[in-house]
Amino acid sequence: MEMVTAYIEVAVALPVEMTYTYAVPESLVDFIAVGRRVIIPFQHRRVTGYILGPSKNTEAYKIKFILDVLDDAPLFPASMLPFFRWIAEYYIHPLGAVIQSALPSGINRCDVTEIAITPKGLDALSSKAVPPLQHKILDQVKSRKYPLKRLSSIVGQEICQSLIKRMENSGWITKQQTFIGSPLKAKTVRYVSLKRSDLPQDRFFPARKKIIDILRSQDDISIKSLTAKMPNASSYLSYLIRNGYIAISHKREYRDPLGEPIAKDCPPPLTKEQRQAIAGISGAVGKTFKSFLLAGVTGSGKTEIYLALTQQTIDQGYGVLVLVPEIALISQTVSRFRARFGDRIAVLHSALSKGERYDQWRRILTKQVPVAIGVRSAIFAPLENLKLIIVDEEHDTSYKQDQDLRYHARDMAVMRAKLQNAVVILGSATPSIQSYYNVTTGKSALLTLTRRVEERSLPEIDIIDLRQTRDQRGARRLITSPLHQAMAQTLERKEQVLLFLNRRGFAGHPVCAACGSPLQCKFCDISLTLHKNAHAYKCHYCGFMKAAVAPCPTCGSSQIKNLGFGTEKVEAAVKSLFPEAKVVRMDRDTTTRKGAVIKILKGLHNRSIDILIGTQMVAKGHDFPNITLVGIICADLALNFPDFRASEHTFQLLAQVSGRAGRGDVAGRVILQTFNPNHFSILAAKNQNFLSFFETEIAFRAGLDYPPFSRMIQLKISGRDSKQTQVHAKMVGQQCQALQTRDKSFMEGIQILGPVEAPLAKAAGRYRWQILLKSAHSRRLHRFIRELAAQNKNLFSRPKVKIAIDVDPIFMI
DNA sequence: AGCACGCCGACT
DNA sequence: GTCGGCGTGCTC
Repeated sequence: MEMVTAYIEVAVALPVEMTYTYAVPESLVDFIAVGRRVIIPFQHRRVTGYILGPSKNTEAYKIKFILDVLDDAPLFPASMLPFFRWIAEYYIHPLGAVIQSALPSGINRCDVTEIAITPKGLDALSSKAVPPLQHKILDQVKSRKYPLKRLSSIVGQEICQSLIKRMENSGWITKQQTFIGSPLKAKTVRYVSLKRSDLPQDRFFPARKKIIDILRSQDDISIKSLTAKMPNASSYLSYLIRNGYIAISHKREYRDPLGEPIAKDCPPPLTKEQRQAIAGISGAVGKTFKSFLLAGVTGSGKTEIYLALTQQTIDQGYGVLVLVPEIALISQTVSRFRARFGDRIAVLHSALSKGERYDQWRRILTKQVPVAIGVRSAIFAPLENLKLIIVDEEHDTSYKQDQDLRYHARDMAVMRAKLQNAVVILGSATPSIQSYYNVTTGKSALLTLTRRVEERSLPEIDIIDLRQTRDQRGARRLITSPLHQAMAQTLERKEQVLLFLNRRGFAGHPVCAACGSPLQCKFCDISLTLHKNAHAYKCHYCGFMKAAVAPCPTCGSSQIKNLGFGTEKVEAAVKSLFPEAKVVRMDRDTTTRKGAVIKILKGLHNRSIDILIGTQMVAKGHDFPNITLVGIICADLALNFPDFRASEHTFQLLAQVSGRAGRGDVAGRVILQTFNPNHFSILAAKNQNFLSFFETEIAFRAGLDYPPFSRMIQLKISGRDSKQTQVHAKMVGQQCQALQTRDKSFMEGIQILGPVEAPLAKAAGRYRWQILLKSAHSRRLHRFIRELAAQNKNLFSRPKVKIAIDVDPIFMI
């Protein structure tokens, strides 16, 4: 028996609340370190756990030995543990699950149960009458073993334990535990470079000389491009390596969104405003925690400030973390950082494969790079000596994760900065109400950029009242005559037009002309959208599709009237108005194919596109230097959302799209069509006046006790059975009331709203209910939820009806 | 999460 | 009697 040499505290990579104490055998004691993973026996199986530190609880009555240590180095620096602990507390999520979602996915190992057939089982399958479900299972495993969970999904129903046990007892199958998961290999491109320039004198001289000649002309070359130049090159490489003529190195190849390698750039001269902002921030970097809101109109050069501060910070030997919103294509900000810092940055975005992601993670961890840049989940980048965090476009909702661990990367950035004594910069042309409010309370310092670089003027914005505009026949037009005229003028000047409509498809409200019922998704409680190009009705929520010629499911009539409008309809209208123009649509339907976005961006750059029509995808992240006219087809879509942030989102979206106009050396113009020309968020967008928008909106929030004057936690209750879900939601609601009655400290200051059916009552086959908890006191609200969950474990962990706890919810429908 | 246990109604 | 479905509890 091995000697116990230490006790460690381990968080398990499973949704379990507790952490556990394990003993370390002598053979593994040298490998113990915070942040390394261990394989532990946990009940009936082996799972992955994370070492948190020495255990203080060595009196536990039953302590097992760890089985193995997985990593030769920690996967995160010990300095990140307080951050993980805070996340677990704040978002009410088990610590092990928090660490699991922080680390690159797909690296853990564990036991899974697999089912294998026996000779007796094979015999039964061919000769005996076997009950249908058991027959299905036997038939599936007759040639190979299957994980139990996968069998359930193959046969299309839950396979219960007792059935498996019975089949085991009959001697037909055996159950076995298989240890799965294997270490990820870092994925890199192999390069060769010259080490010696003399030539080997032997009979393969010509071939080897040719390789050396190629290498003489450049620093290094990837093996892929070398074999492109010389197809048989690889067969000569090993000799040259062995004898020290050439060397192999592993490199990542950086490409920009247009598919070309990025050229290195140099810092440009800065404007006075930029220099002032940098001076305001740089004094704090490396010294204290401080939060800044950098509010700068579009084109005012925020990125240049980020770059300069990043340079200063890494020059002092500190790490920098940059967050960018999730967009269709990796953003311009990332390209700029790559251009400035080359391979001194690690990039973490959604298009990376698991291996590539792990590779980037290792580069940060091993301190090969001082800068990490990426989307939401990059907030977990394992930078040890982190002193500067930048959140670009901080208002963007893609920073909020809406499943599993429902975190907000911007809020976590502030907390991570606080815990590490770092500086955090939240940058935006249209700050969130929350962030600007923090400025007014002194939590955050404000820096503003009011001028665009090179004194470019802001676009002029005209509002067209859609209630007043009808054509001669009295019909409403998607493109009103002022917009039509402006488009014609712009095209005449050989400039480009951008049309924005935040809804894809052709028509979003198909209605049966015979019986009047709307065409709805089978799985969700929303209208289908007609997509003419795809000849189908699509559900924008779950992806369900049905043929565009289908009859009304209610009365069978084939008279479907396609009301509503989307980008496809705009495209059709534009093509009939401007048959000569080259029109391209950019939305999720046209950009799913790999390289499609690149093609569109290229078309815009080389001016082979005259008119671009797009959804919010065109509103953010890309510079379109030759677009001088932006047409907003209908500004009201986001306004009608049943969400208290509808005005905020509308203002941000409109201001962002308008900012796309005239970023080159030509002034821009925006035509904004709306049914609500007097709505304050539309007027504020027209005047590009964030402050006036903020003043109006913050008064409204204060009046109704909405954030930032209160905190919210939403319980999202969902299940496949309508009645069951409703009953469950009602029970949770009763328990909320009961807890409030029982504990007087909850009587005041906590509002319980609901349970109510969610505005989107059914989605992807699940019925949805919600309870909204609101309070001015964050601590008390958290304590309430924690007690509610602790006292009602049965309600919170049931397989049929799920409850998700969403702290600071953003998506509330 | 994944599994065992123990309670209930339904059936050969 | 016992099969099979479901709620409950536990994991160092």
